[in-house]
Amino acid sequence: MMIDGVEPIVAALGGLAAPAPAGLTGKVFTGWLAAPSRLGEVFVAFTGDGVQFVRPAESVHGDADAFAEAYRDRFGRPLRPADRAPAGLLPALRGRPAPSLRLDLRRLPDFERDVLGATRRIPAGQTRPYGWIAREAGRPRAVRAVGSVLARNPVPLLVPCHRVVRADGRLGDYMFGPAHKEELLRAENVDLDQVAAFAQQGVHYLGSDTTGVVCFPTCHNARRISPAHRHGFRTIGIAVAAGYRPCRHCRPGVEAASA
DNA sequence: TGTCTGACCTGTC
DNA sequence: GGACAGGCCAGAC
Repeated sequence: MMIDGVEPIVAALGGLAAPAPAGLTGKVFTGWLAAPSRLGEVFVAFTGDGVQFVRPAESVHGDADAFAEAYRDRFGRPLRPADRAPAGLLPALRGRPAPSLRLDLRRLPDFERDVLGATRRIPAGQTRPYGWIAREAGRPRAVRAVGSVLARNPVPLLVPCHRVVRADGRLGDYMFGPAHKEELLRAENVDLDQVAAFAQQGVHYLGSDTTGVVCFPTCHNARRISPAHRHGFRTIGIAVAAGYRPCRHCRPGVEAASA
């Protein structure tokens, strides 16, 4: 399939008196392909430096031209079909570990890159609040701005913005709808019912009286706390005042985490 | 440059 | 405990 607007460029390149320098077409075009994912088929655009743009086919009504237009609006480059997927893309889209996958986020403002970088560090099966992302991005008060960045996440699934939830225990919104967010989290074995039950009781952190460590409820360390030794806290400050130390894995709270 | 817009948070009632 | 308003911040226009 050829994307609208590509033919004139291809024709112009073909009309060059001399062969195009090696790598030129790679500088002019961005490759794209369709691939299976946890959200169904997705369209993926990528440069030699990594993946730049991902959108579910459903979100552009299965129309590759609409995907190319959305990409061009944002990145100012045309697309051409690619022969093969970048390393790590296919397992990453299926939610599997893919350390070889590279993302090309160079064109994004620093703040967006920092937000997406922090989001990418949330392990599968766990969630973090927007405020945690803001802190990790170095702007602890930019909580609303974090939401704005995630709403424009160019690489959903690869940067797992579905793992960012509201501080009050609710899931919050998602660029493709809250139902997809819930579906993705349940597929990662996040116990949303238990998290909701804790939130209902005003519990947003869990501590262990045997280790003296307090975590986010979805942290893998929190899941290992037996009910007999588990204590719930509304704020990290209350937990610290009670003698608990923030988990070094999930880092709940910047003041205590840096102590 | 100023205004507006949010996938939010928190205090107050 | 639920609703609401005000605050906050970065990006878009």
